[in-house]
Amino acid sequence: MEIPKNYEPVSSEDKWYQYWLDNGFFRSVPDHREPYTIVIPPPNVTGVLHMGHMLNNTIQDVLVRRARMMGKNACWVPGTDHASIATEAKVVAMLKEKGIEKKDLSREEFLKHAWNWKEKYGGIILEQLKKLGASCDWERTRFTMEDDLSEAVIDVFIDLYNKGQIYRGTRMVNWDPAGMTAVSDEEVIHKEVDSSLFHVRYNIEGTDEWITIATTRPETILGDTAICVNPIDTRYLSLHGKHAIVPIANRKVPIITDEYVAMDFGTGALKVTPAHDVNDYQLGIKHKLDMIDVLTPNGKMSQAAGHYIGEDRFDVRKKIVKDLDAAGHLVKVEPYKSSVGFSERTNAVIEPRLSMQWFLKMDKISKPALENVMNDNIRLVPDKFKNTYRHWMENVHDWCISRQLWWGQRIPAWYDADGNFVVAKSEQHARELFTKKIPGFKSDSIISQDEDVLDTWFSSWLWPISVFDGFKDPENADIKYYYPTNDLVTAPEILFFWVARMIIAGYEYRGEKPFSNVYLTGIVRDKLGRKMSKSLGNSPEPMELMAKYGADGVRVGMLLCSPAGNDLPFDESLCEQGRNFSNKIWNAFRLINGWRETSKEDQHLTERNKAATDWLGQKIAAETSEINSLFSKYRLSEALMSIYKLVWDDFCSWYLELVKPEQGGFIDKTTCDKTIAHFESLLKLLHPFMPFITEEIWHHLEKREPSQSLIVASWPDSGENDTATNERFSAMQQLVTSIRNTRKTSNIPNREPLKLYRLNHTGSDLEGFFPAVSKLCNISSIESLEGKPTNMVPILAGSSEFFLDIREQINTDDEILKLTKEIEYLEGFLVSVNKKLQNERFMASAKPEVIELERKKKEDAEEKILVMKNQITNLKGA
RNA sequence: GGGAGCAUAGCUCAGCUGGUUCAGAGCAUCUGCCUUACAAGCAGAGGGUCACAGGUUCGAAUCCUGUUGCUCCCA
Repeated sequence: MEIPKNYEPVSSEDKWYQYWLDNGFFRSVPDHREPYTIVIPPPNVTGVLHMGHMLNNTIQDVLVRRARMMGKNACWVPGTDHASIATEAKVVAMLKEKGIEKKDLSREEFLKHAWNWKEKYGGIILEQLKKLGASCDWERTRFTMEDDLSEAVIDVFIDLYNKGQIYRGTRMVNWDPAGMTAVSDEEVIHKEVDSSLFHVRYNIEGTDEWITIATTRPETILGDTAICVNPIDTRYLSLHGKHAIVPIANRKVPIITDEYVAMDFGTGALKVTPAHDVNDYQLGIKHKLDMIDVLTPNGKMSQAAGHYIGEDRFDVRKKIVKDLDAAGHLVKVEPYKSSVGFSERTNAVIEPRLSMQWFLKMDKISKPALENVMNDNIRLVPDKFKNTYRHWMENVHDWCISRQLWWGQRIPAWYDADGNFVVAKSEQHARELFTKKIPGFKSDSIISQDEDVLDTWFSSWLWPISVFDGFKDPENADIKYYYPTNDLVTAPEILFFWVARMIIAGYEYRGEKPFSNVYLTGIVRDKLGRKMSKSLGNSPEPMELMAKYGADGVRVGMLLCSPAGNDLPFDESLCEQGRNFSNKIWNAFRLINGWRETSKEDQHLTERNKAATDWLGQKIAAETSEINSLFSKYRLSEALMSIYKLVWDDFCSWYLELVKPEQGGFIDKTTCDKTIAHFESLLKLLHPFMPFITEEIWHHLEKREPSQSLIVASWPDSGENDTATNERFSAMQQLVTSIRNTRKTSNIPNREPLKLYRLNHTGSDLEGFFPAVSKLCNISSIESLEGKPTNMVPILAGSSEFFLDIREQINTDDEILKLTKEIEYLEGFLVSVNKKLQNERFMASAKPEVIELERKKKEDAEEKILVMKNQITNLKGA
């Protein structure tokens, strides 16, 4: 069979993914083995794969595949999130394109559209993950809005309510007066807008004094309930404790003091309108001010405003300015640029608005979640996030869990006509509760369910439990076996939104952490450092990337530069590097593959090959142990780099070049077999990172049964570095490198054979490698010399002396210069070492090992200097 | 405004609790090579006052303080 010169990923990837699926290698059911579990951070059900997912899921797959190879029962649970805000916005936009307005639909009709949308687009992202190679147990796929998971959400809400942890309260939301809905912070677009800063003076009660405030929103004056100044502002000291009269409204409001007020902005006096500004709201709570809501939901002046009732807020702004002016309250008007929020969906100016919301108390329930992260019971990787986490958890705010949306779990609260409410799972149960709660409640009274749904995080915080049906059936085999899970891989931006809350839910409902380690990935950015996003259009299309470089290539590209917690400035060239690496592996395979046919049993194992295979064997074992240690610290990019260098440098550039037979020659069977065995170990180490190409080659190397597939092969044994073997090998490498360098600097082409000599009685430990050196450097003969020749280039390899005959008259001066430089360098080194050794305070305070090391350095340097000085004398004698 | 983090080669990053001349890796660059697995390759080379200024120490990229610049989170 003809094997192509370049690796072709496309066909092989689909083939092996299907093969793994067909053989159930991703499937996990509880058994006697140790479990290794990851729950996927559920992506938005109607989303498509972006680079953040690529990174995140590659990391998870690497961890899962390695765990599987280490003999654990690896279970990666996939699934999707209903993402209420994002999905609802998409559905609304889709309907709008069809000419349908959400407000013209009933809740049921709208949800029908939403489910249709979900059926159509939901799951695309999971199919895309398969292309990436994600080895999820697809039979376990869950969705946060499926029946069982929704039921868990409702039950948890009711439970927490009954425990007194959930309450109703007011909160300031971003209100879209056009869409008549609250929108999240993420859906508000802030723009710089030219506006005016109006300076308005208020009369001080009972005097003819005035206080002047500055505002961009004069229409909200009608809702003012205080004037606030900075307590140390000397201009207003005399007014502390007095009252001012709000113009037009003619209402008396207190003059209060707070450090919040910036003295250098405007006049240093702030009008406080708690119902219409977030900061004023905080002041209002702090100073127990009245809250007057002067706007209706559609942005017109309300009854409470008392004036201009029913008129639009922007018309009123113009009118009130005129009226203020006419009444002598307008001091001046300055042009001003202010940041105004616009609704992403309707482009209406967002109004901060007070509204009734549901909250979860966080003070008590979050305690175990803080403790168990601080004591490393749950490890954050990298641990610098512990600080951030602690800061947040110590200042945790109650969680607003209601959303003015339809797509999501509807809040199980029921209201009667008088605004009384009960929390119940069904209408029938609600009626029972009303009957108990309200004396004289009639069985035919009209009650209605809360219109709002729960925050999506209120369902995803249960994810590690609910995917194993831990609410429905708390004692089932799955939850007992898989929970707590091992690793969670997610982005730091949702450390609080999601991770902290899962930990809270874990302790609340299982009395146990949901996972042991949290690996926080970086954010994928473009070359300019901008976060990759759809709207910026700066993100490459993952599917195209994989088509171009292969899934393995892209995986490698992403991981090479993604230390935990640091941002990843993505560049396509990284994938190119990944693809090139694939090709390198592929060609190593082609080379080895060619040997098998022609290897000769009878040919005897050369000293060279034995030394090489021994060296490589211990090298792989030593690197495996290094890689294991890197994995334990979640340093995946470093682990990958170790394998990269092991394969490319050690295996391909050194080992294969060494054992590679001459053209037309044959390799001995022992070396051939050992090479294949070593190559297989490398494939195992590579597999978590590059699952497709490794499985492909694995099956090319030998006809194997499904059960012998690489995906379920066992992870290589680790071992210690064998110092003697390594030193011998690196002396050989030194010799080869020096010869290559000499050729380069003396301009001697590689095709021209050279003679190498060694000083008698040295270099005997390298004898086994002489054939190798001859081959790698095109050396025609290596002979012993009794004395030192004067017309050759001296080379030091380890402690052995060699001489390279480059035939032409060598330039003695150059050689002397080279040696002199080396000696200078070493003498400088020696000086610094001696300084330390002669320093009494160093000798007194440094650790014994350190001192011993310094002595060793001194000896080594002195020995080398001696050898080189001899060489110079020698050259000079020529 | 409050908090956190970062600053090392052209780029992306290692450098653990100060102690090899410690200043390193990969990529990129440059110079030779179409050497019979791979030009998606081979063999070499150059590149850094470890942001800046002080301090602690026998010894600082590493510890401390300040300055500057960037990023993130919360408000």
